[in-house]
Amino acid sequence: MSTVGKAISLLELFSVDEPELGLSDLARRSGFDKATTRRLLVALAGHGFVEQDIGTRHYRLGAGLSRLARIREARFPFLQTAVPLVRDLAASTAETVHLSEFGVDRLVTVHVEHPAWANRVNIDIGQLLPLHSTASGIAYLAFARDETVKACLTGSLDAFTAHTLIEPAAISRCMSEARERGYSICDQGYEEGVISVAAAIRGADGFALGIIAVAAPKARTTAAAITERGLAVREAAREISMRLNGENLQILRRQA
Amino acid sequence: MSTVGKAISLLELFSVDEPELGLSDLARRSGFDKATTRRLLVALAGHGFVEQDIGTRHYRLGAGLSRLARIREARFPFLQTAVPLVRDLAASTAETVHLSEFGVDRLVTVHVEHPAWANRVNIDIGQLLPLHSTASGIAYLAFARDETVKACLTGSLDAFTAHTLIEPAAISRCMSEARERGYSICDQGYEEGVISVAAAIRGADGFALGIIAVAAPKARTTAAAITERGLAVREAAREISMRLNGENLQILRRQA
DNA sequence: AAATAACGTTTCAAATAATGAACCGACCGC
DNA sequence: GCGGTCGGTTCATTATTTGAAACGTTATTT
Repeated sequence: MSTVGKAISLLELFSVDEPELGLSDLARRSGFDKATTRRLLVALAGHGFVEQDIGTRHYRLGAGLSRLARIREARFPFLQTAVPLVRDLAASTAETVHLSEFGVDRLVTVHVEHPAWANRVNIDIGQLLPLHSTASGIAYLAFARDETVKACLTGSLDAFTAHTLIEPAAISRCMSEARERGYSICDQGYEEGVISVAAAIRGADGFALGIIAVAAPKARTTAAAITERGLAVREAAREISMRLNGENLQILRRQA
Repeated sequence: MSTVGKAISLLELFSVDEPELGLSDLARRSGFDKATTRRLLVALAGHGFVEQDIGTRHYRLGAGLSRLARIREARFPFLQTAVPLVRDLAASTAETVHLSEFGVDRLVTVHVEHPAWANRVNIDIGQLLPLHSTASGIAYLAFARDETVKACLTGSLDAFTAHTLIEPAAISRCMSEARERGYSICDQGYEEGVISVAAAIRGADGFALGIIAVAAPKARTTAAAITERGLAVREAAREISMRLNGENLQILRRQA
């Protein structure tokens, strides 16, 4: 692995649940030597990608990341545009709604709204979702470039539950249905007892940029609720796409 | 420079004004060889820190950065908490209001609200501000750790305009005034014709975490307006600090 | 209170990964 | 068709990264 890759994989050890980690801990989890880990952290800290707590000496993600993320967001206001509609959808469905972007080969969860229920589907910001076994993933693939779809369906696919579809043909069928319907459904494909619907947020070129999804405990979800939520999530995705493409038409056209 | 540092300095070439850059361009600006630049970009792309436009082959900042920034923000909801108050302040002052965090040795602008005026102070998200010659910097230093202050005042300080204070003693005086007053004033210390007031957002330990500032063209700014804005920005900073420390008291205490 | 374990940090010879000049094919404007 | 620029690739040379060991400090255990 390249040195840069190592440094980034250190950053990826941080999560919402564990936002601060010590040197030895980072070394242990990354598998790098303590000295190596430290040198990487010092390099990262030199550019504000990590900060070190003065008291505990633990490391945490730094302001430099916020800076770059905001620069990205200024060019392409995905979060800014989508979050209000995610909120609305969370309010109207009273279930967990999450927003994801595509990154490398998975979906990256960038925003989540949780309902007040005690029994709810819990998703953390930053969580990575596989493409083939989540409603979000299927909705993305339904409007993704052929290369992306092919890259996803080649190689063996993990089965997370007994319900996970792992045959390319079955997944393709799901994608077609999602494309026609305007939203995808995934019944316990990633976690037992969770049922989700999702719809793709699309650019001016027609390809998916991100995903909005509603996830709920299957126990309290009727078939009628699924349809209702599906239509709502489809509508929300359409609205977000419209707002994005309306305001930034020229930029998005350039990408096409 | 470490390889990691080189990779990050590539990321830092992107800005709000130039959010997409080609390989040769990046190589030229960074001073690295084209082959080196590309290897670094490939490593970054492998983790979603940059993406490549399929059409133009240009690179842009990637979703992986948004992910990490959101994880950071989940732990320490600086933006989330502060942005509404930045908006309010922008509305009531009708001038540019910006929010910054401390990173490495400078301030990192993470949010900006611009007024409707054509003649206004323009600040981009991601812009880096020096500590010694901006209202924001002085307000930060006024409540920073001694090491930080010392590190800033040692070595030669750049004079950006004829008004820039560069003698440590004069800067210390500014800091003291800011500490007593509750807000700092910087009269054309960074750019000719711009006058700013700023106040520190502080953690439970009393040290500055970030800064909120109002910047305006000096031409239309009266002494009375400065005082009024100073009090408003002080109040906004106090409110943000309170909200941050109220909700996350246990976390912030731990840092103390 | 002493012993011990764990932590962050530094060092330096050995190992490995980064480097860059040259090269390739593709594309663009002339 | 031609010169220029682009993104991308190659490979011997070179410089950077690496990790075991050791140090001083700080918690934890005995």
